[in-house]
Amino acid sequence: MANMGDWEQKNLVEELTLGMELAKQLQIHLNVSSSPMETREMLLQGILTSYEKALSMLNLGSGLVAGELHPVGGIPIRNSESPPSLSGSPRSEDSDRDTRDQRHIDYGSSSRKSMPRWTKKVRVNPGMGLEGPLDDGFSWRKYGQKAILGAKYPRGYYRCTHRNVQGCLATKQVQRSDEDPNILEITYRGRHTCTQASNSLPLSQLGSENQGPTTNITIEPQQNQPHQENNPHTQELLLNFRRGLKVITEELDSGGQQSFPADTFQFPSTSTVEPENSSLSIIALHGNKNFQSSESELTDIISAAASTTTSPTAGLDFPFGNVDIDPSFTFDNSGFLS
DNA sequence: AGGATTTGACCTAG
DNA sequence: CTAGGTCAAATCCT
Repeated sequence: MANMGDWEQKNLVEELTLGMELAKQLQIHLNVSSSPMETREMLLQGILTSYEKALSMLNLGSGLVAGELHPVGGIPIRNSESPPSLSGSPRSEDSDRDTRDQRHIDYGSSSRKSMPRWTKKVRVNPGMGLEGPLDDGFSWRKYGQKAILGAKYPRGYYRCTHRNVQGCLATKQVQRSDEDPNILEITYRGRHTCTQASNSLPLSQLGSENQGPTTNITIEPQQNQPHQENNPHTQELLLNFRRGLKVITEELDSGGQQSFPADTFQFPSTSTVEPENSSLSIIALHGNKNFQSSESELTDIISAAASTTTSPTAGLDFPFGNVDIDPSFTFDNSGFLS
């Protein structure tokens, strides 16, 4: 759910809107005795079709979630991962000092890539020591590094430490941005299936404010990546929620009604789909601290927490090591609901 | 000693 | 054929 693309969410909204329109028309026709039965049936059919499509979208978008939640033995719930997608892909430019990392989900169909894949940009602060590993809650083991054509910096290849033991196939690629060396492009591929996935999230970062340098994360939906069944991003969200986050949603602009305590919040929730003018407020409880943030913030928080664990900076010649969550990040609904 | 990283060779998709 | 991705032996680190 969390990761449908914006466009996907848009489609969903459109589909639902269409269904509503058709329902209205049907209502009108029902009040008009002279209205032909066929028309009514057509409208009804249209409504059903619309809902089917909408549900289909939700399922695809959240299917992953359902799977992730599988409590069975330890399925990883969050993932984090990976370097910039293909070498040349133009990365968005907001990589400026301001923030942000971008996440980009790519569910390309190509073979190696049958696996869900998404990219995020993480800004690291220079001057903070090399030690601070980017911690995304997972243990990564570097298995290769390669110079990429046209890129100034080499790309590091990491795989889940538990690959052998638990068969976790998650991998990630970390590459420093050409334009801004302070930005790391992390591409995650595959999702974690290791048990660690559900335990290692550095939630501490969430609750505590300002712990040093900041990392800005921007999620960048990849074009044409309709649904992903195993969206790592979703895993992150789920994991975080599992770790005690409380979520309260409320419709701000539209006369809010859907607010519910986190306790009852269900991840694969489809009810969170909201119109663009609405937003979610999320309260994360960590120890005694709680903070409130917008929906988008949650996403960022989560994604931020998903940075790298085992200092990926090694081997990449990073003059810095600490990455922090930028307290001022924001992110859009698409990442959350979809 | 055992695990992680480095790095050149090898594999493979495009 | 090339560039990206992975393997695995050598090396490093704890």
